[in-house]
Amino acid sequence: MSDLQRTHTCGQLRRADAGSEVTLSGWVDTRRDHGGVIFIDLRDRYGKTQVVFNPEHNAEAHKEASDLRSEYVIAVKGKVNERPEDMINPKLETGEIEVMSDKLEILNTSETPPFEITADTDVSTELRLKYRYLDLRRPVMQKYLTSRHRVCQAARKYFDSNNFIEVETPFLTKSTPEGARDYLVPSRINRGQFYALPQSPQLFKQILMVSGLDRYFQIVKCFRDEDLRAQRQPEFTQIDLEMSFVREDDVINIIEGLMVEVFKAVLGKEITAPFKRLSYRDAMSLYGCDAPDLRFEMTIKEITDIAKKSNFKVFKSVAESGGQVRGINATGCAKLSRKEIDELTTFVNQFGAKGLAWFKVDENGLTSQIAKFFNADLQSEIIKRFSAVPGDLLLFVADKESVVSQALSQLRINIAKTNGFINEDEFNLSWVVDFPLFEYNEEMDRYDSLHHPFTSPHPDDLEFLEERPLDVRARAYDIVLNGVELGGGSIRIHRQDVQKKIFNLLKIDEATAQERFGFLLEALKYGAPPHGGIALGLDRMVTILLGLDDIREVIAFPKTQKAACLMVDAPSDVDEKQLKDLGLSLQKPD
RNA sequence: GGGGCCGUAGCUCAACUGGUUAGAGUACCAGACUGUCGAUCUGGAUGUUGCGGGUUCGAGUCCCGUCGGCCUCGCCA
Repeated sequence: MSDLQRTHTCGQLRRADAGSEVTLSGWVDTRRDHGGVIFIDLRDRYGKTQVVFNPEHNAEAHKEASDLRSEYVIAVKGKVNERPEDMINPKLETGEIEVMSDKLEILNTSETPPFEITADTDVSTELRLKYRYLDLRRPVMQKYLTSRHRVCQAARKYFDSNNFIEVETPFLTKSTPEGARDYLVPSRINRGQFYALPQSPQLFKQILMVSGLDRYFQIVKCFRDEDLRAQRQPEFTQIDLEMSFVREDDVINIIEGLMVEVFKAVLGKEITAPFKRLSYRDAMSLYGCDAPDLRFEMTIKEITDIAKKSNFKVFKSVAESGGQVRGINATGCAKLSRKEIDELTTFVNQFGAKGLAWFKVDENGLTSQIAKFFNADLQSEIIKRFSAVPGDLLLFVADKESVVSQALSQLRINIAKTNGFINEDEFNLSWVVDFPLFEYNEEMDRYDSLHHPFTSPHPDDLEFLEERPLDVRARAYDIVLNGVELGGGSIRIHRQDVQKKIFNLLKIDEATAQERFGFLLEALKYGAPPHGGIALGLDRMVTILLGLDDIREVIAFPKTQKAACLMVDAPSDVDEKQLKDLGLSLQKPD
């Protein structure tokens, strides 16, 4: 047991504490040994405080302090000294004082860490994840985790004050093969059978509405066995909620209120609701995607009509065979070199675009290798459509709609980022609404749910559900923050007959529906109230609030791109006995 | 499953077209120094160039394979 018990944290002491006797505990951040006097910056979660060991003040403590090294854990007792004016360190919150040590206790030593805890030099992800406990010791990481905590606390407080109750739903649950790939967990008691980890608590929260819980929320882990990205981890956290007797606007209002509280709690920022709403159709046509970044304009415009009248074969043939020609005005980008435009072409290639056509705008009109295929009238029509002025660069993709949209959407962001069109301090929240209920799956020759099969169709569109399914709107909504889908939800189907109709259209037969969702269909028979909800990606939210672009920064123990945890070395082999208990055997690798 | 980038001292990086004993900063160790706060000064130690193979008189550099990290397309209802 230590004799010294801390009385204050390392971020606490101020000028007013001068003269008092204190004990601090923490990690040795830096050591400055002047031969005579030794300075130690002592660090804990709350800050740093300078501790002084002076041989004239206390010879024994000074002698012991010469053994101190980085990351030693110590307790120090001493008197708080007010620093003379010229020795104040304005970089430290505690910079007006220091602790003159009378007694030092080394609670633990430390090997030299594999990277410097205090340094802001970049360390490889690999090393950071292997020694995550050291990485998390860095103040910046503690700030990130604290912000995440603030979001969760703000959410819990807000939901509680709005009559929501937090209910836990199971992690060991049933596999639902549609959607993302499931993480499976073998059952020992029921050999040969498997649980699945939930991709989301979707069906449970609907069931809770049938139970009459009225308003549910949960901050909950979800699991999807898909390939990783900077914005995607195999286990991630959702702020999940569901409400009874509501329409779209009720859910939207609740979330807008939540976001106001979250911004206040984490950034001290007042944001204004309601947020802008955009239809799916407009989002796709103006921005080429359903989660547009609205911090800058550069909207997409269509020139398929002009392309038809031109002599440019590539455009003409695409336009005449049902494809489209659309483009953006990269304002002020006519200065781009041929090489830079070539790089943009390579960039759109990866989204399936076969090429990138361009015009530079100058005082005389359009300049480009393909300008000769467009007569003066067509050229001025193009200039007019894009409100182009000399110095602008017009970029076009001709292909089928999905390719054009994706390529231009990505190109738009790429150009905005590289040319500084984005105000990085801005937070732009918006809703995308009026999603189609279905999309056509060419491969399988059937319709698939865009959202999920429990999404309610728009009541006005029910009459042509069977004749024109692609025109049916869903009562779904996505919330978008700075071009990232923060979350999505919908009003659900609460009537069994409608649910059956939807399964029919999705070509999910009666037996399959019963086997997979029988419990929900059954529940809908017993007085299910109208209900709807939404789920928000917590990790993404915190990442964006902090101005970061890697979701791993706000997750304490994230996985690498190969879905491994380098710290604990998971996944790993298991004992033969464990497999035997489960009735499993491994296939020999090919 | 496809495409791309990367792996050199504890860490971050350098090493021209293949060419002598693989360097720098920082961290680390030792000594000096009583007011620093990125302390300073002097000195020192530190390498399976991820791993395996190949080409070559000679490989950190070229080729093949493999492992690992990152980005991305597909995938992610």
